[in-house]
Amino acid sequence: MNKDQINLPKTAFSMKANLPIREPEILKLWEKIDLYKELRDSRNGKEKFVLHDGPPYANGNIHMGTALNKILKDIIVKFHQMDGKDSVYVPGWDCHGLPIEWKIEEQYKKNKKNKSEVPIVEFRKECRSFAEKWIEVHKDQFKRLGVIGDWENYYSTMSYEAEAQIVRELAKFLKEGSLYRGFKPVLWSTVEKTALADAEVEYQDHKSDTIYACFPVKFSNIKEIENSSVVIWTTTPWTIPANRALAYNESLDYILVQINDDGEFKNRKIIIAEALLESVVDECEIKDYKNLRKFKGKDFKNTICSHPFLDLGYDYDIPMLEARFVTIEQGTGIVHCAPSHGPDDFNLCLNNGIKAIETVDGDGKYTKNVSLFEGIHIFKANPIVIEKLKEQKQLLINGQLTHSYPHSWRSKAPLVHRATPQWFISMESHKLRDKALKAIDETTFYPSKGKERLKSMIKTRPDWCVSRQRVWGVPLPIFINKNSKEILIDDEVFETIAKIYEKEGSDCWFSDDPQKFLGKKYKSSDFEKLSDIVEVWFDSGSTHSFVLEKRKDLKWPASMYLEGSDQHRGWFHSSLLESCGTRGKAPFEAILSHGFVVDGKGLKMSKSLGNVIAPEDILKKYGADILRIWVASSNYAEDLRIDYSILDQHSESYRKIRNTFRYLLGNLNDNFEEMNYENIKIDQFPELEQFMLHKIYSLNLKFRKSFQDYDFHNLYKELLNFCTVDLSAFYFDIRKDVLYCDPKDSKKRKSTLVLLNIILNSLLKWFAPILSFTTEEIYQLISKRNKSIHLEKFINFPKKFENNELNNKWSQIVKIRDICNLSIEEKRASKEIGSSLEADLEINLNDKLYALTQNIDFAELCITSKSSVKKNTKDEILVETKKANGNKCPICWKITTEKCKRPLCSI
RNA sequence: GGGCCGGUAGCUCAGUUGGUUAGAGCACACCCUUGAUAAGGGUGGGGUCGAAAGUUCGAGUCUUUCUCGGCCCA
Repeated sequence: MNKDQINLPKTAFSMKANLPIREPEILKLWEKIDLYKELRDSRNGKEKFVLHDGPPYANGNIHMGTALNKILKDIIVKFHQMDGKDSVYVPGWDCHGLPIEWKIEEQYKKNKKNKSEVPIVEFRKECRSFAEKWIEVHKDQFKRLGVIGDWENYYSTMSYEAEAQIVRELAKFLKEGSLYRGFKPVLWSTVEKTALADAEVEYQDHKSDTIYACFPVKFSNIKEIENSSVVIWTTTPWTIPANRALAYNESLDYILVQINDDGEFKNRKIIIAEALLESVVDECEIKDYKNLRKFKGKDFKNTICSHPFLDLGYDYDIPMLEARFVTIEQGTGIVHCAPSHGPDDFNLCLNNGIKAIETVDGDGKYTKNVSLFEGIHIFKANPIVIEKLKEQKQLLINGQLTHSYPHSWRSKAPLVHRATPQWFISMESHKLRDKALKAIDETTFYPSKGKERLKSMIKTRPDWCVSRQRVWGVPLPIFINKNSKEILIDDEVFETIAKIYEKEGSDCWFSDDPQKFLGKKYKSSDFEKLSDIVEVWFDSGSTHSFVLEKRKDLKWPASMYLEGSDQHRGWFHSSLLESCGTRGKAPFEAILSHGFVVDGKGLKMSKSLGNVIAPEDILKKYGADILRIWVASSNYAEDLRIDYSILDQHSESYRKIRNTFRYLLGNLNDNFEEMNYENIKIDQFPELEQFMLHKIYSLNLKFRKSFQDYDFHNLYKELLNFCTVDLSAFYFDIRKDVLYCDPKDSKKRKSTLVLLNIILNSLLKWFAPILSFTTEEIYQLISKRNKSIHLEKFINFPKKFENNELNNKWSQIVKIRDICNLSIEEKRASKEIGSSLEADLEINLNDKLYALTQNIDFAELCITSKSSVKKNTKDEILVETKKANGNKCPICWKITTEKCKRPLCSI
């Protein structure tokens, strides 16, 4: 017997994938054929699907989160492309902002240069080239993942076009009047007369004055407290003149206490948190007191107090507001709030309609907004405040405390929170909040829980502060009239600025004569030019305007925005607000959000835990297709776990898929035939082939459904199960006999080859969006039609593939086959037989099953040498396995008593 | 500390309006095969459904508390 007598599989498709070596070669091919351009040409004029890229920050190497994000985007883009749409992907980068400024400053420090000595324009140029450098690095890293996009014409927030359009967007808010000047506290050094970023702050011990002060209750729903006082404790007495509110925690218990000690406070009633009674009594040296009443914090609702300086002209109401930041760690359980002097205070007050004002100037002196104290330096104000509190009989006690306090890293001077002029977009003045909430309702979310998440944030967020006192960003295009103090709002000026930026970028704002922007209409000497820049979330929130709207190949709104779930507060949020403010609608039709990448135990990756895996490590060890399988098979609605054992599992699955392809290619000898499925005469096929066609048809239905729901992990599971269960362990195993041992002109063998063709074609297309490299490798081997698998479309299977009746019949047959396998296994375990071809099956079926399986050859299906079916009165399927009699045919290996009848065997 | 989300075999995931003994693939073990061969087939062992309490005739599924983890906020 010679192996040439049978048709063994033969293929150039190797079993070993060697992805880390092979994938870069495929990348070169895509580059050579200019795949992105081919993709566009192939769908010219078709319905567009635009997944608008959320720009990563152009800084540092990519990490697993970025890789996940880009691969998920690429999978979706490819699905829509293969669905026949013009699925355009334009990657972008976010370039302005503090992190890059810091990197440049760090370099200065290393070279002993001082930032203040460097001209601002030069500094910005360095920031720009830093970002440019990282864009190039990112580009290569993203391409390596198999992501196809318009890499040559990417967008960036620092392009001249972007900077110009950001000015135009701001102009819309300015013209409308929703962009207004307000005040917001920032950390401020009165010595250097400048704001400091968090990173410029260091904490040191500092000795502060402390006071326990009283705020008389003016009105409350708890009538008993109306003639008593709420007590607060603070380490910054100088902020008392700026007090606008008191904060309590609704979940705490509070008590009303009467002081009986002789002195000014005899018979006065005070309110403090119950848990802090002991420490307050102790510190305020109260000897004799009585608890009058206990109540819940939530009962404070609607309580109004008076300022301790009421009689000195501070005659405004001090509302009590609920705040979670109030704790019982220290103080009285009630916190004094000066919105101009603390971020917590500011946010709480803003959410309750109390805006911060300028109470202290740059030098640290009270402004005219603070009566009694105007012109006094805040660091000299504590004794005066204490004196006045005493005078007003509102001071329980004062003292001193050494605690950790923020200082300037340069001058080492203590810092203060000071309200400075900032620019805000109002959530209410032009109904931005309402518009945004409506737009959310009109958006589809994947997973659906994203909708509520975004909504609850929009519902409660305060006005949007869009100004920053930094350097690397788009300058706020604002001139203020020196006399009237009014903002200059003039379309011509805004457009002039935008036009200039389009030509030369925004650096000139800082270097050139302001007259350049004002034109002939205004005199620069009449105006003050702002030097603030726009916060970067406004930049990226505007990408829809300078990318989606400006580019002819895209559309507005985008079909989808897709980012990590943190972007509900980031890019989803800012894009929604920007777009609703300027266009009244969301810039996206759908939002897909994914979870975070965590380690195999569900913990976040961190250097200290040593559980960080970089995409680069995975690419080197496994290849991009394994990473892409990990993305497709994970449930992105939750956090995604990854470690080497998980990747090992996926590469096992990959091998199964690869070998499935290898079997198909081997038996087709790498000869793939295009065929028109409508013309296939299905009824002339054996039932097994018809059954497989039905399987393919129904799998395709599941595939379409999963794809439409962006339910990739179920889609991948279906495909993998098809390969292992339906193909490898069933169809392929059964048909090996026909493929190897039937003559090439056998009708059965030919119909099998038709099936293999169809299966190969189906699998290639189904897997292409996920296994972008491997499917391309195969496609290059077999197809002469297109330049790339990614130019193909999904298959429309003819309805005639569907055959539910046959499917019902065959699911019975498969059940019988399972029982046959159990029976064979028994004999194998007892060492009576080895190979299933040594078996002779005796199957007992009830009337119904017997009638149903008249035309079925169970020996063929169970890969045994012989089988017989008998009628049985019981409903149970009974199978008896015997050892087959006879001699083994040297060709087909079947054991028969007669001479083997098959043409190839009859030698 | 608060808000939101999540926890089903070793891994990735199913699990319908609450209804038999909680499923699949992979991994693992054993066996077979040596004509998909660093492959292929068969069989099998794995689960207190994060914990506890409650509602119910009945809970992986509903409620509460706790716990662990993640994101956002402070």
